[in-house]
Amino acid sequence: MPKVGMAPIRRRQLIDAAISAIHEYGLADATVARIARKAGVSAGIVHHYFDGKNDLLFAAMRSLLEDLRRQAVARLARAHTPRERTYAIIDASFSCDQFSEEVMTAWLALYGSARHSDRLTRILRIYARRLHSNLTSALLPLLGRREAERVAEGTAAMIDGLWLQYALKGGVDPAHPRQMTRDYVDAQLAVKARVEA
Amino acid sequence: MPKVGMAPIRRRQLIDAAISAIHEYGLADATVARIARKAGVSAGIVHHYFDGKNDLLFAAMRSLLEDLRRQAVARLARAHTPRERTYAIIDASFSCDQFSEEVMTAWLALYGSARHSDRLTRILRIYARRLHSNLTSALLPLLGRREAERVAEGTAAMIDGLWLQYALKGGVDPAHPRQMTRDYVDAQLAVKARVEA
Amino acid sequence: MPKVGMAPIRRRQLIDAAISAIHEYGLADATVARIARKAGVSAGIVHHYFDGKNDLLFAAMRSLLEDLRRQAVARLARAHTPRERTYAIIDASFSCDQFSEEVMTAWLALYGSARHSDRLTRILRIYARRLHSNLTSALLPLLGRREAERVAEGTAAMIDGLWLQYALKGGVDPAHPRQMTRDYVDAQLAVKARVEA
Amino acid sequence: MPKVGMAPIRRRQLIDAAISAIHEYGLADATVARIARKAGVSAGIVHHYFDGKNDLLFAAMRSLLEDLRRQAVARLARAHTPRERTYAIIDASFSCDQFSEEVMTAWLALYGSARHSDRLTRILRIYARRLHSNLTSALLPLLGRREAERVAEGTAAMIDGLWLQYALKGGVDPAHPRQMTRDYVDAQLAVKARVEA
DNA sequence: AATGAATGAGCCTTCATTCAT
DNA sequence: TATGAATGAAGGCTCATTCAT
Repeated sequence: MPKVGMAPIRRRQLIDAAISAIHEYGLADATVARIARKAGVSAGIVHHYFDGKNDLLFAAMRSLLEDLRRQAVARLARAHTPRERTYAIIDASFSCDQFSEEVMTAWLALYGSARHSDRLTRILRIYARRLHSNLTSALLPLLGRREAERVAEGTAAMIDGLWLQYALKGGVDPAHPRQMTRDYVDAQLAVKARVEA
Repeated sequence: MPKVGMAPIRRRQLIDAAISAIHEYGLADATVARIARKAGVSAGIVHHYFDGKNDLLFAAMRSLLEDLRRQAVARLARAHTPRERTYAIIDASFSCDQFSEEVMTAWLALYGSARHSDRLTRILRIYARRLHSNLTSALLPLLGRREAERVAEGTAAMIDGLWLQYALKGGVDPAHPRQMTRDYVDAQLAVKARVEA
Repeated sequence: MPKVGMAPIRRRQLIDAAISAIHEYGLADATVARIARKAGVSAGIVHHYFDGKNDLLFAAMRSLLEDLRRQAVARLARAHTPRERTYAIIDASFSCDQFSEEVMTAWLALYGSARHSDRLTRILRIYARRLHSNLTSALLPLLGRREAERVAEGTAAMIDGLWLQYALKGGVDPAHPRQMTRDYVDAQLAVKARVEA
Repeated sequence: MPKVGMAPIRRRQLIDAAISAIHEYGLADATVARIARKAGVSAGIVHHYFDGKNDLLFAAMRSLLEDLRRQAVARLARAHTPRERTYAIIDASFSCDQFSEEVMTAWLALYGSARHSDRLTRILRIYARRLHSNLTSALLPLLGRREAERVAEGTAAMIDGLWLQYALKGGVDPAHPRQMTRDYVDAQLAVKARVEA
């Protein structure tokens, strides 16, 4: 049976299995055989749906980015004031999804490999640009462009730095880093307000 | 009697070569053969001075931590006021040494592998604890313990986040992230001063 | 569907090749590459069908035991009197199969390695127990249990000792050691008969 | 200090260490480094006193043969009747020295390797010839040459077979196999006596 | 005489990829 | 579409041997 339309399903299965394997064995030991076993398929099938192992891993990494994007989009849709929009972006980065063990491990692996893969570098470039641009957009109604960009940069650093700390320590309640980042934004805005006053 | 005292020299050679190989080929492709070639020795020698490849890589990672510690110690020795001490710690993290391509790549590789190696996890744990404790100590004369810890956590996040951003973008002037972090500390201290005023 | 049922065929091929390689190069130099070449397959395939080189060698040794068992079973099936049964066991040990160069070399290698491998020790334990128990069973109709066990022990020693001598000297007609062992049994039975007379 | 006359001492040290290493690690894993460590010397020294590892191992094997020869000579010197001489040879093979764990392991290793080393084959050839000739000489006063040789062959087989069984089972009281072999000789001589009567 | 640093060859094993079925 | 048998390359590691000291 030709089973039309299996492609997207299989690809998704394999991507999920890849992320799971990266979490369980580490990127270096996430072999095709292990990924395939996790997906419940044979090892050879990877080459039907991807151009080899690297391509699958790349797709998995890209899906991390996409998941994060969806989080941000969904939360931004429910935000109305500039501050809410800023919070929405912060909260997306500290959502439960982003703090799942598997996702954290995969992101860390991505950081660790990016410098030797143009494709992975590009993913992180897009992530950084998008985060910065989202934050700047959200802050622009409250601050001048220069200030907005500066605060956006600081906020992004805060997000990444706190995420990194918590990713390395293991599963912790994401409420704390989220609040820390909000405080940072609030402080920056407060300073600005005072300056303008 | 054969050449005496070669051990520390060879170990240092091999560690440097390992960091260099990680930079050039990536952690996954930093093979013993390549590391040895960079060190100008044969592949077999690695097992005279280290308990295998993993042990060498671990030693290399540990040397990253040690280099950073030395930076901090040296700069703290020249700092006198609390604020200077805080700046010293920040500056250590953004020193030229820490922004060399090889060092950044190796740290990133460390982040990427830590979750699957207890020994590497411990290195990062020590790094995080030390940074936090150094910052807290420096800030304590200016803030209450709670506040000092909070600001230390934020500052550490700022350092890691900015470092991460710049490490992934490639070589950039470290003056900017250093100033960003100083600004963060200044803002936090300013708020505090105002509250107390 | 891929080739089905290859497993037993390949395993047998590899076991035969292993025994052949042990004969040609010695156990110490029976490398995976050489065994694979003899089997006409690639070196990597060994790990599809065995848990590594040691497992293959162990399987080869076990097959020696199994071949000997089959010889004994076949000959016992055609034997009817107690003496014939005793002869059958002796003859199995001195059958042409057991005196092939390859088999002798492999058994010798087994003797030489057994003391450092529990699994190999067990093989030889089984061999010894089986030989002794077969001989005892065959002799029991003719002798009391004690005598039967004593004669069985002597016969087994005779078999092993003669086999060893001839295995080390190289290919010789097995008729002679066979007859020597039969003579031993006959003598023991004759003594017994006289005692009872 | 030139330390004249160290050669025989060092050679003996190394030979003993080799036998001990064979016992502890097995012939395949008796590396030069391990042997040297057991001898309390450096690894390189082996090549001062032997033509490499193989030569040392060969010397160790030869020393086994020599030890056995000394046992036989000593016991024969105290034997006076033909039967006593025959017993002496048997007893030498089952002396405590020959049943030490280290010696048994080394002999087994010798059996296992002989087929791929002419030098080792020669050692075993000498052993077999010497045993056979000693036994024949001892028996000649009691039997015709043909009979003497036949009984010598049987006795040698008995010795080797029983030794093998006990070497593989682990340390057992050597009194039993010794008695078994004596019984064999006694039976053979008794038969002969009766025939002649 | 003796050391142990250093080499280089070789081995076992793993693994991504291919391919016949 | 899917399997898993099979390959071949490569890597980590061991080890006998050499050699400067």
